[in-house]
Amino acid sequence: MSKPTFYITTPIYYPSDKLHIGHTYCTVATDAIARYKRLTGYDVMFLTGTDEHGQKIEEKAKEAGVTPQEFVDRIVTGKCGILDLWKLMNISNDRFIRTTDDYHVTSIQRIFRKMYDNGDIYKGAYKGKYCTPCESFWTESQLVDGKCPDCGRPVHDAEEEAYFFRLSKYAKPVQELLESGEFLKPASRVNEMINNFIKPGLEDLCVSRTSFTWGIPVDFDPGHVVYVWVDALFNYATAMGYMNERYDDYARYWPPVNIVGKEIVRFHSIIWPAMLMSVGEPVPKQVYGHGWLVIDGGKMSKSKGNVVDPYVLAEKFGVDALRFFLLRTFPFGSDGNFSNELLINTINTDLANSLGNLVSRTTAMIEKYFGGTLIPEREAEAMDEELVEMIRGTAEKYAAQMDAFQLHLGLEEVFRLIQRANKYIDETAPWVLGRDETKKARLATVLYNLLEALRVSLILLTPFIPESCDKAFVQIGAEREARTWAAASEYGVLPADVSVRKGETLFPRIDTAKMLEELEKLHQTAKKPESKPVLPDVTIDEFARCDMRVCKILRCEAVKKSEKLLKFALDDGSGTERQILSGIHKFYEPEDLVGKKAVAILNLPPRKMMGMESNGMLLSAVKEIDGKEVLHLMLVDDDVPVGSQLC
RNA sequence: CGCGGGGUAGAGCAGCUGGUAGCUCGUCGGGCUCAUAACCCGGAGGUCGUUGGUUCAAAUCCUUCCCCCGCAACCA
Repeated sequence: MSKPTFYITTPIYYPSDKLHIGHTYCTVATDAIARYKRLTGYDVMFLTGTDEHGQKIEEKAKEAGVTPQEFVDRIVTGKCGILDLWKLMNISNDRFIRTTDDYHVTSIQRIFRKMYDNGDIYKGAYKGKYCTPCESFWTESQLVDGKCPDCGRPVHDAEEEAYFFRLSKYAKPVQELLESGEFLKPASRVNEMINNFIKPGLEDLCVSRTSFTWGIPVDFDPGHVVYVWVDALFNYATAMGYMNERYDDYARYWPPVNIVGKEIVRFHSIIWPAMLMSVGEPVPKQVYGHGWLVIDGGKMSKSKGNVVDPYVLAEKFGVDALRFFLLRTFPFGSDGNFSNELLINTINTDLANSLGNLVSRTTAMIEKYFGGTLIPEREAEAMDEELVEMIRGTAEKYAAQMDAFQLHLGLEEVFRLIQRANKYIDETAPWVLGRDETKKARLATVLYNLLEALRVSLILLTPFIPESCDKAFVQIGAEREARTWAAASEYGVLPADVSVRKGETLFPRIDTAKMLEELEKLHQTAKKPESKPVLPDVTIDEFARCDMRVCKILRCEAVKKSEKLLKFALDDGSGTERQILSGIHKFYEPEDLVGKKAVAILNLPPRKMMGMESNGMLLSAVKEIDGKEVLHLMLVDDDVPVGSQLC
């Protein structure tokens, strides 16, 4: 008899930088689901990987002075790279795909070809502006007031050939799919997609580029590379052997459940099913958009200097503790507010005080009163019933939550049982029974019930904290057959004369104040101020081309509906007022600047911002301090005459 | 009026297919001593952002306004 199959994926991550705790969260969650499915008897395929092509990687590699392949290799397979991180986090993926893998490249070319042949990809004109010297194509929105954003030189209308995917053709079936309610979860994301993207009308999607080369070439049209969403999305299929000979698991596992971050829900819920429809393959069973970990209510980002490094946390707290925290604390579908304090708190409350301590006190009593091995005599009482009931019933409730990917609620069920067991100790007061030789059978019953509660809890916790559960199983004397899914809803699985072995403390309690201090110290040292390298030389002539002059600020006001822009009216000495827009509202209030003298570069090409023209740029001194950008407008003394030129 | 999420005890959150509010931490008091200064019980503390409405009944549905956060735009 063959097992039912279950195919689950994480997004493939973009290796332009080291991964942070947010990526870890997503992967750990997917891992827990995969492990849960294996536990409950599925033949599971769990895929993760990396999306390695694209312009950004190309640029980053150039900056680092290496080839794009060398660049991604370092981040993916290098020390403390992505593979290392998943190994550290005990991720049980069955396969790892890199979009630079040969078989993937070949498959994508075939898929592209297939959609071309069936008419869903067509060669069209990518209308835009072309800058001949830069050999660059720009869209209308990228232009700097009609000029090339790179060099500022004029561009001309041009049409470049590019390939388009007939996304518009699939608007209706995709909408129906979304509205079916089963495809995209959580449901709240469905409206977002329909309102934002479907209703305004789906345009055909440009799926090739000629502006960079780090990608999969369109094999029948040299010069074009396949754009990321064809390349990346189909990884889920190519990794199973779709359109290639490398693997032969497609028929067995397709379609998948795609776990994705909310930022890429759009691509996975609209473009992805449309392309699958085009090639005539089944769409995913489900796309699940999880939330983000945020910090102090704000997004985690490099520029805020609040990126959390999973390596540090795993080292400080242990892999299982970190995994547990991530999945226990936050509802999977919505954003969660990460903090070290919350992390420590969760570990102490649930893992140390509730679970770890329960293992500890139970095994300690069995050793103390029975020398480690229970006697087989029993004496049940009515007060045992509630606990026994929970031992039998928790797995079912847990499964209901887990099947809906409500991991935190699944865990809640487990901890209800653990709490009940702790309370049961109070109610039965085994230490009192221990003093009475005639109560040995009763005492053995109480302790056995505790072991059974623990055994069931540990089975259910295995997907989350596998290593710790293995250790704990040994301590409570649960052999392999007592750890199965079937045994998770049964009472009385452990042998009547079970032996325990008290072991090391599973989850040591953490001293919150001390640990927070240590983490803060680590953070400080990691935040070494990096000074920017001096830019390459310019000639004096090039410098002289910049016409910078002292201007007096006549008027200044905030631009409506913009949080950053200020609109300045300046006297530049020419007699005509000059209008400049500057994004410095975060640092200055308009009334503080009126009457001051500032420096502006005047001969930048005019640029429109928020519908208004800016003729030049005010100069500021900018530096990153403690991860925050600090900006000072270049103000000059009042006795410097207006119109003075900088040289 | 660009799109979306959110405003619930001191903090962090759950509840939101309607029936006088729950959880973790903190705090106060009690119990216990098997255990990782843990465990168990109890108390204090909330007019569930604001306005109006639907209903026998609203944190939960509709409406007004205010505030916060993302995205988008923009930030040269």
